[in-house]
Amino acid sequence: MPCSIMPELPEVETVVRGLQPFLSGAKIANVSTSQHKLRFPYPDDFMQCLIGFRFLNVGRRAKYIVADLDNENSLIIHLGMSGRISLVGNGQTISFDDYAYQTGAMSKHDHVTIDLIGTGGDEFSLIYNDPRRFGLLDLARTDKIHKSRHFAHLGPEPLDDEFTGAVLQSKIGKRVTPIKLALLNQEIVVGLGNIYVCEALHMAHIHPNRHANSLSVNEAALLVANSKQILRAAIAAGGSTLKDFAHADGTLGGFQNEFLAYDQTGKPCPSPKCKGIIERIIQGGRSTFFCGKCQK
DNA sequence: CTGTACTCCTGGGGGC
DNA sequence: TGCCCCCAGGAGTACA
Repeated sequence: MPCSIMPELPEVETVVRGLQPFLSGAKIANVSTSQHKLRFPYPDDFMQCLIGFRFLNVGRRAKYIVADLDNENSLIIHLGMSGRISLVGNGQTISFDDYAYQTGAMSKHDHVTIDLIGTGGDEFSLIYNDPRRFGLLDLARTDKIHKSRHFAHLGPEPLDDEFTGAVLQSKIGKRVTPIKLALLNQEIVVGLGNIYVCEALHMAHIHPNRHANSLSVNEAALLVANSKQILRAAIAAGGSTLKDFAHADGTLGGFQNEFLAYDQTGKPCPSPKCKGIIERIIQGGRSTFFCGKCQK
């Protein structure tokens, strides 16, 4: 399947919302893993902490999926660059929140299978698939998860009301690194990835190469407001975008057609009245897309 | 402490 | 058709 989700905050949030009704209350009957290592080794007691217990609820922190269990542990899942989660029952993929990308057939990059019994007695499996294996599954004590090795250093959630321009500026401090790289740094703010950083900077008309600490109070506030706006729009569109991924021909969903700058090299800048052209540069070894005319 | 370069992987696409 | 090279959502680590 040529389709892909882009696991930044909106995509993870969409997966979480889709999993929630299926996983809540479901009992884990069995767990199996492939021979391949993911980014992080499974904990020694991975199986013992999962099998026989029930999921309580599913949530999100940064780009991590957090599924709380009824044994005071939480299952932590990160999709990395290419991780996918599917639910399969009776050999058929269950379309959860319209997110379905393949049939129930096993594929070679399936790494973790969690067999479940739903509250209605129905049997199904959660399958973690990840070709590049940059993702991870781990466990943490639910009440100490914010201090766990994965979460301890994380910055504020971008959609929290407490995340303001002033907070962004205080997290940036004296850093002179390009604002693009500062926004990708999960210690400053979580959830933003390469796509939404490009989109937010374009919307705020801020040049990606600006020193992070050079933003004015107003610019920081605008950047925060626009980040929230693009993330909320992407979450709202997430379902319909992902829905299209179920198409057998692999047609991509609609959201990438709405990108202002990301992957739009050579195209006219979509800003009103702007006659600029979207350019591509490399920052921190990764592509940045922007308009040099309206992003200052 | 900051900033950067590199690393882990597979697969798709373009050029020749 | 088949190489070969470049590129791709993330983020930890090492090093100047």
